[in-house]
Amino acid sequence: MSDFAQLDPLLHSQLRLAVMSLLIGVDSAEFVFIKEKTGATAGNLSVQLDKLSNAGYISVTKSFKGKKPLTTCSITKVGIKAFEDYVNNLKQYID
Amino acid sequence: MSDFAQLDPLLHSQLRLAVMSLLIGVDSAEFVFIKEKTGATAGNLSVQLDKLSNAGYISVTKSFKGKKPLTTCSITKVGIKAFEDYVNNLKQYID
DNA sequence: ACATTTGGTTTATATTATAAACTATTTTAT
DNA sequence: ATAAAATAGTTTATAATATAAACCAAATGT
Repeated sequence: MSDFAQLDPLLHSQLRLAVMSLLIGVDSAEFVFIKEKTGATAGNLSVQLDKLSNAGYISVTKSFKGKKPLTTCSITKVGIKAFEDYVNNLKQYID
Repeated sequence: MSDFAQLDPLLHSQLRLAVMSLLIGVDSAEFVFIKEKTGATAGNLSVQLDKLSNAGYISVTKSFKGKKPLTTCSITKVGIKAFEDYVNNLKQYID
């Protein structure tokens, strides 16, 4: 058996980790805000948000801000747990 | 500009990170030892050691232990620096 | 009315990670 | 002595991933 715990591959991705890192500190965040903070392209962000959403790590709601589409994301309890586990496992590697 | 520093893609890989994490704590380590500690398959480990070696993050020397081939690895100064930078950048995401 | 911007999604491609298959040699069993 | 199995890896094929380019629809600016 290995000394190193398996790192959740869904979180061990720069962009998805940045998204989770952002969301864990706020109530919710808009697509455009996340895009700016992470420096991601819209396409890449869209794909990664889908993956996090499909895993149940974040919830994504689509509405309108005035007449423009608005995608709002927030981390779920499952997501918080997964993030915490990931961080704990990661510490094994970097401490 | 993004809030999140770019994570060295060479280190942001579970197996390569485990290898570096191992090597940073020892003088040198043998292929088989690294394989056991990381739980990697020989093939995968071989490939990843090559990548770390090509980047100058580790040095790999091939010799013999008795009559059997022996591959010994150790982290370089460049590797230590890269690892430390990686860890510092990563903390931005997880703290 | 036409071009541009905004807010995304879909799709194609390049990169990566990983295991399977292979090589060469050595050790063990018969 | 020789066949079988284990050791110590490397090479190659494939599956998964990340990423940007291309696209779409609606709104806004000129």
